[in-house]
Amino acid sequence: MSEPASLHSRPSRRNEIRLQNQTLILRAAEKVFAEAGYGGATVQLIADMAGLPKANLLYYFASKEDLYRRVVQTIFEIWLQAAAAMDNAPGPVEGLGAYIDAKMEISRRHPDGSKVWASEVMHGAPVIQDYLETTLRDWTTGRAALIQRWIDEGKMAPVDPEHLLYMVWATTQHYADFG
Amino acid sequence: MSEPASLHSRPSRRNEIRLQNQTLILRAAEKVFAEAGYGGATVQLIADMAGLPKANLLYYFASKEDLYRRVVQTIFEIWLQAAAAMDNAPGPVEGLGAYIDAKMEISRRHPDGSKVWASEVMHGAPVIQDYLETTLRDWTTGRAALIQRWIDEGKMAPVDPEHLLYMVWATTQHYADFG
DNA sequence: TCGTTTCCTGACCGTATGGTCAAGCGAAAC
DNA sequence: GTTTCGCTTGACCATACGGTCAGGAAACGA
Repeated sequence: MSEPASLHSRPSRRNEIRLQNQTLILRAAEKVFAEAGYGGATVQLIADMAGLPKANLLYYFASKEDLYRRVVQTIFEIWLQAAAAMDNAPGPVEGLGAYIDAKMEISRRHPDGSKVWASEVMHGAPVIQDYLETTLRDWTTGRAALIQRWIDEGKMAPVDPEHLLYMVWATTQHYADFG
Repeated sequence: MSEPASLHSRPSRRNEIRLQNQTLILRAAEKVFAEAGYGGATVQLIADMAGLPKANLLYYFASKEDLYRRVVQTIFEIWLQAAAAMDNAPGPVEGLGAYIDAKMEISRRHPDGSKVWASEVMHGAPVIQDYLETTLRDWTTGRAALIQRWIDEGKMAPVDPEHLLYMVWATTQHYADFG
């Protein structure tokens, strides 16, 4: 208990270095996982890309899988945040427009993370199944209901809401992945 | 030159076994590559799935990469064949409809191959770059021209043909990959 | 039947992998 | 100044990997 009164993380040199290295590693990991997939990526490769010795990565992250989980989780949270863009929109044009814009923006700013996420989902989400089956499902059904409301109010053409969401997701995702 | 007169492959037990094992291996490889990616797949895993000893795989296929290349090439040829469904159609409804049907049919019949193909393309097609930059590009520009013609003839709404193709591709592919 | 060709496979090899560890280092707390 | 404590890393380890090989078994043509 040698903490000073404040509970906030002091930027005390130590924590600073810690945070700096962690993000450096995560960024490198994101890139390597995106390019090589989970199986193809090696800790050594990530270490080289980060410019650190391998043992140092494993000081900050317990294992390759741990590192991967963090990468996926991070991009998922970013995506979920931006997905809120669809809420509070008066109609489909603004709502879907905002959503698509947000999604494209993520793809542009985090192309590697986007790729990793797509790969993860494509392979049945072995690492983050729980997220998929709860958070993501809730989000989808909620948004589908919103679209259905817009249709009922005559604000847009009557289409299957889930299919529409699916198409938007697929197309934006592809723009991210395949450039 | 102890061949009999016929140049046809004789179904002489030998060839029969050869072919049978090759397709057995290819099917297993397709599945494993789809599930684990190229890096994550191991020759041992494929062998187990095929119910053959590892050394036997490497008797038929020179290397893991060779095996992978065959899998990708096979699905690509199937896809290219079905893509011809769009030709010779009088208008967009029949043409695009046939193309989508064909693509969905492939996804249904070859879900694993479809996944492998998507992964391959997503990662910049390291194995089949030449195909992508020639055959596939030709196909795309050709079909885009066809769609443009339909638009000029007033048979469909004026949209960017490449974008339309892209959207169709993305959506059908996603239906294949993510169920 | 015999010789030849193809198929099959257990044992093996060099290498690369994920992960550990102990010893060293430097900034901060006392 | 000394102790403390988190950071750093080269060396190391067990395992798993892709691939080879020698030699036996099976199918074939004569």
